[in-house]
Amino acid sequence: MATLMDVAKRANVSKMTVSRVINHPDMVTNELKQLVYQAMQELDYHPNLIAKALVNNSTRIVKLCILEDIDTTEPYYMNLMVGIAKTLDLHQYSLQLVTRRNFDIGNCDGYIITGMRKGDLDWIKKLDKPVIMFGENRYGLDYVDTNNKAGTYRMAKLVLERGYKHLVYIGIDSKESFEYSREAGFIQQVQENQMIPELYRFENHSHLGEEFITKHWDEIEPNTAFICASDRLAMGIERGIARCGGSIPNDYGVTGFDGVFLSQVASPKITTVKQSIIEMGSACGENLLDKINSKSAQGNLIFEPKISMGGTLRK
Amino acid sequence: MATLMDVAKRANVSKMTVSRVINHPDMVTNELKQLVYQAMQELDYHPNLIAKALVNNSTRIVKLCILEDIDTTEPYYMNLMVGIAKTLDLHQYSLQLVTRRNFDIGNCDGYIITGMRKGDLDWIKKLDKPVIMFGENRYGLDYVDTNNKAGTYRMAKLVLERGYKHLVYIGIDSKESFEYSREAGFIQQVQENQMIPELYRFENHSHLGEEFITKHWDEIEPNTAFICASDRLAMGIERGIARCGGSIPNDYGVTGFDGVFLSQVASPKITTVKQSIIEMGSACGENLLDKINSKSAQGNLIFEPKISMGGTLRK
DNA sequence: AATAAAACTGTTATCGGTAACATTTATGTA
DNA sequence: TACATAAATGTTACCGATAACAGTTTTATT
Repeated sequence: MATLMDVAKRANVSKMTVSRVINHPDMVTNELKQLVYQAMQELDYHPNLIAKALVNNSTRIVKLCILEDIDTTEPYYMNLMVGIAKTLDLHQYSLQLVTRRNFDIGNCDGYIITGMRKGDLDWIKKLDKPVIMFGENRYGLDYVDTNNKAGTYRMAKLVLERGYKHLVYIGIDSKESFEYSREAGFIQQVQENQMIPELYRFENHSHLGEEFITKHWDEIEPNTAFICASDRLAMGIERGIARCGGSIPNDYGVTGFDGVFLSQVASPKITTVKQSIIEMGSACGENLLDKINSKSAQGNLIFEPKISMGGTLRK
Repeated sequence: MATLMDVAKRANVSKMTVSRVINHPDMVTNELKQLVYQAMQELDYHPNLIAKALVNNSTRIVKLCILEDIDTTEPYYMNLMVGIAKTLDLHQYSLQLVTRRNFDIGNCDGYIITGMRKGDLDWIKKLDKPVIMFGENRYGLDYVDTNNKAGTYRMAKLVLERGYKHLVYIGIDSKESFEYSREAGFIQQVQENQMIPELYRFENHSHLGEEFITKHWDEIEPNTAFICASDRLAMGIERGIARCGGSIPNDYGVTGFDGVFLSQVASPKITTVKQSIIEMGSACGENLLDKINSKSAQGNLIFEPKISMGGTLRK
């Protein structure tokens, strides 16, 4: 690999001039700049980022902290990582995946944190490197997320347009911000239509949705649609209805939230609020790098979700 | 952060002695070693890996190249990454996730490659850094994988023990090595029982399994078990049977392969050949690091799969 | 006790860059 | 023309570690 020195020699200038051409090009005459550019090209010069990191006292590492239990986690984290990695690679940063346990091993230049709980607020606020959260929070930490409220709000609207007369919300039984937002979107849409909201909450497991349906099947009238807070729950609801002999989408509608993987393998495919996780991951990375290089960059980035059409709502 | 120099001063020795205590402790007297250890502890010294990397001309980065299209990929890659990251973190290496496109951006010390196709052999052989493949191959590249053949062999055996009289193998329609191995395991078990193997192959999508069942339902006798090459296909088969009114596990058995995510969300849960991907990922990382530090380490690492009991086989 | 060999510790140069200061060259003004 | 000032380039020291060599102390041998 060619070094600064090699380029300098070939261009007949000092190392410093080459360094300047790269970092402060306006301080070098065009004449020399040309020489240097040419030498760089001829030698296929690429700066050594390790050396750079040493002088800057940086690591070029960004840690992605997944605070939830990864074993049981939704596959969408994969997409998140791909999105983040894409951006970081572009800027020659690398991504280190850490969990609660190995969180503080090794240094880094910044953090992306997801799956935070209330108790984590303390140590997160104490971090002395830039941080961005993935997933909305109400503690004032900058975050990237889908517009959760708009997602359920619009989905509920669509469901009504398709003629379903009863709407039931199946939520996730957790106190996280995103869940409140999704509920709020549903409630607002329902109330705007002079209906009374009906909500249930379960842990995020498909079989709980399935059980709910089979247990209460005789109380569930046809023409009901279930707006679920996750594809997992939607999948369970769908299966429950199928098992009880209900007809989807004619008599019953089901919608999910996520659109990463499960909605695709269900049958029929689930109509869902699709988050573009890869894109959000990229934005997350971009935002963090801006912070690291102290280009302002603060506040939240909120992505508008799209509705992905499956076969669980009638035309 | 304390540096070598700080430690040296406090211990009243030279930088070099401190460095030796860390890297060649047998060249230093116990007396000095004690002093240095104490100083290191008092100052909470951690070596600066960037500086180390600079002298060693290394990057402390390992690239994970996922050559398949990640968007549509199985969630088990997530587990793979977690496993790899776990090991790498322990050794203070970091993982860079790359795809076909951004493959050669930036330097690294070694590669873990998965999802390789035949056409990739050329450039992979040309890489000048240690490489380990995830997933078996027959080109002589070192790999880590599950014992695919043993997986289906043992699963077929179990199915026979449970009294199913007809075995049907549902494979993945691809020319990859792992698929051949899984087929071979099935065929061997069946032949050992003087039965004639029956195989079908589809692309790895659940709905194709479902279609197959619904189309051929009247030809399928009760007491048949389907040994599938993936949980995805198994899920489709299961759904097809349910839709046609067949009873699982009493009249029909279904088994999968993977055991990472889908087998859990299916209903009933799929009895499947479970690969411990996290563990395999760790081994993959360990192996690569050994290669990087040229501690021999060659050959393949083959993990024995376990059968994970779900509800798709009768007792 | 004198001297060679072995064991230990310190000094210097280096990895590939960059900041701060020093020097040279160009430009403007009286 | 002389001198102050600005602009362009070069020198040196440093980031935090390590290898290679130099110097010192200890131990062994005669």
